[in-house]
Amino acid sequence: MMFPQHPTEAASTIGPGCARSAADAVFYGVVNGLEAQRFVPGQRLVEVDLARQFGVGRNSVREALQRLAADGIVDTVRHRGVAIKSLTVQQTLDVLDVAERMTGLLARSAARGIRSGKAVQPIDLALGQLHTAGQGQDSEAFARARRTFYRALLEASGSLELQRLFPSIQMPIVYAQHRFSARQQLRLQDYSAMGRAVLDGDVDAADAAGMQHVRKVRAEILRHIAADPGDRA
Amino acid sequence: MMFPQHPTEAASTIGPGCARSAADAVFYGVVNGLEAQRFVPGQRLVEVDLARQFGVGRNSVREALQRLAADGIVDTVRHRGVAIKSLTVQQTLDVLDVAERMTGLLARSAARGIRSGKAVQPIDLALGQLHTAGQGQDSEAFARARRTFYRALLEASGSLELQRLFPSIQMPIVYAQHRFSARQQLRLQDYSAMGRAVLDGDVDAADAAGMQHVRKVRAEILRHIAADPGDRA
DNA sequence: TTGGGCAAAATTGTAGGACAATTTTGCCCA
DNA sequence: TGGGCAAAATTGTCCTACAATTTTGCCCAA
Repeated sequence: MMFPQHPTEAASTIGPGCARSAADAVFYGVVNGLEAQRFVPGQRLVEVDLARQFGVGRNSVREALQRLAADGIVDTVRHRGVAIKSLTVQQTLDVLDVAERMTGLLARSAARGIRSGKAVQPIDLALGQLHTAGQGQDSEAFARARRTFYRALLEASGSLELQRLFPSIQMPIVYAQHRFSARQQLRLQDYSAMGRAVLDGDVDAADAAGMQHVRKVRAEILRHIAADPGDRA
Repeated sequence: MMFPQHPTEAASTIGPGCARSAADAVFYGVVNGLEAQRFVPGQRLVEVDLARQFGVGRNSVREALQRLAADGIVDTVRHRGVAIKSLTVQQTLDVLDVAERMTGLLARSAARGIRSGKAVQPIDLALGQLHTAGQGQDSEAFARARRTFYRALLEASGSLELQRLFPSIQMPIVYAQHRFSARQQLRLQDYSAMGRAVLDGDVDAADAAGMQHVRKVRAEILRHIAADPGDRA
């Protein structure tokens, strides 16, 4: 017979632990390394180095790099290899335009999912984690909680297309480039608002809260750029 | 020593016509083959077959398959290989939800691009092609014109993020699965409306037209499904 | 000193062999 | 008919080899 469905694994932010292929090891290694600042935007990735570093063959490295390129994590130039993507200001704004709509859709879909009886608990849990982490100053923990929150929303939405596309929005690059120490409190409010609307099953409010959040992030980044007019085109 | 092998496959209509890597040949070969119905949803792809078919090594085939998987064109199951993705009705609706917002954003961004002096000509040209193709019954030509139209919009938008993400929405799969002979006239109207709004630089109208178009496609597909309650979960 | 230019080194692109792990197939038998 | 098992097919992975291309480093002349 043909093909049974397979649970599409929610891409970028899956942690270690699962039975991973060699290419997966490299893929997630780079993604996580990006978040942990072991890799920074613009950094060049050399195939044999990665192969040695992750203890896999060059084949597997190349497969991973293709996926990273398809996900927009790295840029590829023929015969020149790949480098962690670096965004210009304009590109960053373009990313945020996409993120705004998609986050709205995500929140709406999650709220719709809740109404049709999806699990409430993961979202509740994630909100709790966000609150806890938001009090302290551990931005690592906050980032982790944020990821958990989005994963819970994606799960509640039940939309495989969102689960596939949302992680491939280049927000990780945006965050890697603009590491404003910033305003966890402020973002926490946004997430709370989103979470509440979702848990209430209020699709319109959730949608609005999702978009509103991204708009605030955009404003924050613009301030950040204005304050440090340093760099990119 | 090794003679250059030419792919048995005809030139693709998409993508870079020049300097394609071996992996590109397979990637675009599958994408175009999907549109031309040489591949159909659910069909299994065997690595060595593809390698022979396109005259490339298995390495390159695997690289291409990773990209296809990242783009959601194929499903992968470990040790069982790869098959052209097949969507359930629910998944199709999820795809359309995403497509609705993204198409709106695309049209809005293109209109904004026009206002800031982007090239008008490609869009004008594409609209002309659509009109010509819309008169006849050659659905192949119409599909080609549609692609040209979207490519023109993407170019006008100037958003690299849209250029990256928009093609990875699974609309090709949706169209491959629901080949309603359908209503070119009707879609032509939608595209005309979108095109006009974009060329006028009317961002709100363009946005609305884009979303409206996808909503119509959704309605059409739902009718299609209702008429033929044949299949998928 | 500086710049040009060229050879060497490094790196990517690609093919193909080998073999383990796993799934699929096909056949035999109760 | 159904179960079970061995063979075949297929994927996952590493390796080597070499061509194509870019990068590096050095030498020499202005």
